Amino acid sequence: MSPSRPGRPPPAFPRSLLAGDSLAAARSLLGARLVRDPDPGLPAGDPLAARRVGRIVELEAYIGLEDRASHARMGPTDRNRVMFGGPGIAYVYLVYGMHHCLNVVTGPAGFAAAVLLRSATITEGGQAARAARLERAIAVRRVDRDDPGVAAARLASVPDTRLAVGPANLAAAFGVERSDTGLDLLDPASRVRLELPPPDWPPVELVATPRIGVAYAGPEWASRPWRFIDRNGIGR
DNA sequence: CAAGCGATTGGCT
DNA sequence: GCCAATCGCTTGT
Repeated sequence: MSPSRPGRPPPAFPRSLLAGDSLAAARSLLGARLVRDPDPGLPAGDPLAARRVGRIVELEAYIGLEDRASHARMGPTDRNRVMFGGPGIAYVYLVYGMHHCLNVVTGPAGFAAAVLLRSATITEGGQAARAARLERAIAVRRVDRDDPGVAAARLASVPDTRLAVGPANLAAAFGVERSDTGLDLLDPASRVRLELPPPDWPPVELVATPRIGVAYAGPEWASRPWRFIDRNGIGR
């Protein structure tokens, strides 16, 4: 997994891969690249002024109105509306009053489905991802920006490859929040976007397990093996 | 309008 | 291993 060089922009992630069957869409996203370009206007010295790239290594599919674990189970609401739209759009929700989680809408327009991105292995821009994690800690844990102390020390000891492990950590590392709902993740002009895996990345080794934290949906839905892990992409 | 709870995380026992 | 943090969404009165 070498950092990409400047030059020809990488091909956009094809919308057709996400527009059909949502389990196939989820599998196609495993091993893909998640990219964030720095916000223009950041001073050159700012740690956030660097590109962040990760390999998606863990995700979960939420499929249809009948999926009792899905946010779409009540039908369209103000929160989940984009899940009913076309594929490739970001759905970001707030959970436990503090954590943002990033989903990719899947399936044809009119069908409510999305993939929750749970973990990525950072391959580029570790320092920027770490700075973004610290920003969330300042907001959520009321860490003092001028004296980040233990929070910064803790983060400093997290290896780059582990900075985006866990859905809320992934969203934090890539600076994604609720207001990013509706963003087209397949548009090469989007600052946060998806790209096909570069040819030099190792192949995905897929493992399927039940989804995490969805016991409320009942055994039938909680036991579906709709969580996918790339055993070959997990960093140490 | 009140109440209950969550597609989580990290700190402490 | 247990539990607090924290607020928006959903449902029920």
